[in-house]
Amino acid sequence: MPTPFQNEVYKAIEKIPKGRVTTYGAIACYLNTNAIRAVGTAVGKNPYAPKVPCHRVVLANGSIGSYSGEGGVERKIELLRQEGVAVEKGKIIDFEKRLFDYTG
DNA sequence: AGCGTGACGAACT
DNA sequence: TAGTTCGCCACGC
Repeated sequence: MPTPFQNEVYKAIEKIPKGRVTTYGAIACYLNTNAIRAVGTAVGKNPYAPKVPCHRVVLANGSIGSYSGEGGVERKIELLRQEGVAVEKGKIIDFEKRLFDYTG
């Protein structure tokens, strides 16, 4: 059973549209908290693997970051490409355009 | 109740 | 431009 904080994080991730990505910082901002590290920790535990598209969460600079799932970072890139997100050298192409900032 | 750790971020050198 | 350092909050021991 995850903590309430973790549930908030997972719910925020579920809001990410297909073909888009977001950052840990954006999630923290959306949850109105400065716990960026805590968000990363919560996402890393991700008990709702297929339910929560945690692969759509990347670093603030457009880098892939990491992935605890099967295949690790390589798998994360594969999933993003399957949704139409171009990835090269471990970074998102047109990151600013792909970024979902919970602005609307 | 205190300490260390973590799928990060920004600043500094 | 690249590598390093400190800070942030939540969680487990």
